[in-house]
Amino acid sequence: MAVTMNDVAKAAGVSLKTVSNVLNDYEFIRPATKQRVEDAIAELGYEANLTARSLRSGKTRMLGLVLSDLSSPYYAELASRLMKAASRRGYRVLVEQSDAVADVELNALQGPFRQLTDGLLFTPLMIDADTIAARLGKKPLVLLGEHILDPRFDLVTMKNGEAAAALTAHLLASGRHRIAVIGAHPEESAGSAGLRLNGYREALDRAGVPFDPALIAPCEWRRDNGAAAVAGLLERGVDFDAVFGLNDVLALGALHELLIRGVRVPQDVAVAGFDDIDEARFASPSLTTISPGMEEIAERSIGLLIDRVEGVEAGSQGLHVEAGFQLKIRESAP
Amino acid sequence: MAVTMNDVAKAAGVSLKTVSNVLNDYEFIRPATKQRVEDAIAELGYEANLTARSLRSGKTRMLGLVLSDLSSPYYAELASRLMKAASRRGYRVLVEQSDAVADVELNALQGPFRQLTDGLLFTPLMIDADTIAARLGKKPLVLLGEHILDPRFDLVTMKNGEAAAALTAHLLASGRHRIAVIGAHPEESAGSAGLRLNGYREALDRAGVPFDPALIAPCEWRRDNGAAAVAGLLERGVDFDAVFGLNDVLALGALHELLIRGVRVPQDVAVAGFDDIDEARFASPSLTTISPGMEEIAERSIGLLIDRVEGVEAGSQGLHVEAGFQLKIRESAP
DNA sequence: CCCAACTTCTGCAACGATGTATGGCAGCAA
DNA sequence: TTGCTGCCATACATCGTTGCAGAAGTTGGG
Repeated sequence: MAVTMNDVAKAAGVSLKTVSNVLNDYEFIRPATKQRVEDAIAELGYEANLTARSLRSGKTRMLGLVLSDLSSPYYAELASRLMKAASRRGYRVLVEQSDAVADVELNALQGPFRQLTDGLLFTPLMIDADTIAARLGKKPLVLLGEHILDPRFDLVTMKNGEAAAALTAHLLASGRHRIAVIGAHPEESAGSAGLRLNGYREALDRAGVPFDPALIAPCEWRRDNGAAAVAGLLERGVDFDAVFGLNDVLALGALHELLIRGVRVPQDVAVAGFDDIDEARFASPSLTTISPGMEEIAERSIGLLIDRVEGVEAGSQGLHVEAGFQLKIRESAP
Repeated sequence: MAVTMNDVAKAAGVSLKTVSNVLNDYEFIRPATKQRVEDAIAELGYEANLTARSLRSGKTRMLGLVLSDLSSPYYAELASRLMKAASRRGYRVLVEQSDAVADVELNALQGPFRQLTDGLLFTPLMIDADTIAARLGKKPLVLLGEHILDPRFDLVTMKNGEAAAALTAHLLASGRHRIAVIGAHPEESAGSAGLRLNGYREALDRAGVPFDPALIAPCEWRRDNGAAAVAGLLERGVDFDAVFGLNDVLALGALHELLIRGVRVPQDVAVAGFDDIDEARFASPSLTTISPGMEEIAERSIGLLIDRVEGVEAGSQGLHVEAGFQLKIRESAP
């Protein structure tokens, strides 16, 4: 059996509650008593039982993180940073992979997962604001990286549209006018794909370049999809001189397929992505992309969520944070 | 306040304990009673309080996963698979990033992290078997992917040495005799680096090729280290016709640096890695590497750990599982 | 018809911590 | 002395669940 407060209390010759008071920095304790208790704790190697503390206090000091797939580089890096940021403030992060399945997203909002956490960082892909509001309990929720701009919810996100427009403008400025977009998500009720596609269209409009639906390839956001999408465009004989992958792995998949087929990058076709994952810098050719300020997103979202959990910022509702972005011009689209 | 068992009991007109019995599939309950309780549960939307259950039962149904860095592609993919495997058996996985810091590894073995989990999947990098044995509590522990072959501990790993030898043999057979190795860890007390390096040396010995220490570049396992290591070799004028990155990201970093400097791959220098991360297949040129049977590792390690936690396999001690591997020959080292 | 054996259900205590209420004791003013 | 205030420590109840022991109710054999 583990050492309990009771054992410490006996060893120190005080009551159970006095031990609790020492641990919780209660004001009125005689220094001598405090010392005796602390000695007993050290001697017995006592460690507070977190489960019992949770039951009594209703807090777990864990935060939930709901995302589609931890194995995707962007989310892996984000999760890693979020965990480190949480750790600095004394919290842990419990991850739930939704696989972009609506049921799993719903369960994360109300099921046992919710119970285990004091607050939630949530990347909704398949469910919308009203659904979230309907299922949401009383615990704090911060939406992450997506486009649900709803006054009911806190949101930490990146400038998806603006950044996509900047990237598209860069491609246009370099003389590309037939820019294929890979990774559109026409089905999705909430997500970055739509915002980035909007940014693309805005940049086209501003430049007076007509929008051609034939250039838009819908697919999931994995490397093989990117490769398949480019293969499809080439086989359908679609004419394009640039590829905008709505995230980096798509762009890298596309890049690979182009090179295999003897299409020169960037000479024949320029390629650009979005996310600036570590891999982008080391691809050959290195990938032009958008760096979305992930460090800022991680810090701000964890900070905001913990503030909510601890009752700071209780007043303000639906705080919206947009991290800055940077256009990283590299070899694939100079 | 949330709905408790007491509320359900009152609604169903039975005692608290009967509700508990229904939830725990106690044998002797009249079907009618069971039905009433289940109806009440459904009507009130009762959900068991996991914290209270944990306090009472001493189990959390969470497993701990200790690894150096979740943002590295190999670990991200592994963590994702482990979580899915655990989820299928009704467990969650809580991740702790050690950053390869000995203190963090120690704390994971005995600190609060341990309390939150029923068992541990542990990737020791800085601490050895005796240290683990000394600090280990009573909860099950399965070592993961490393070389601590100790009868005291369960271990699920890959054939590091054998696979590295097979890869080296392949490079030798293709006519490369000056094979640089990137990512050696001379400081590390436990880890894959040493085993893979051993495999490399064995293959050299078998082929009668002399071992040249000048070809061994020690560094951490990130892309930029791989690039820097190759740059170092080139600048020191070391003569080599192949690069074996002890993992894929090192090899990809090296590949990038070589291409930038105008070294042709594979014509001038062949490049090979280890892990077969998704990215390897889509690199340009695609990366020759070792596929370590990650699915098998994930399934076996979670399965073994949960069996230990639930008291199955209680007899056998120090079970050692080695997953099979495959040599993936691609463009970078045909 | 009674006792044994089984089935079905219940009450109490416990897991290990914290909040509330309160009991002493010292010091000080009246 | 009495009464008050401020400091320090304690007892008890409580969070929501499950283990243990046992109390009813039911069945069946003799």
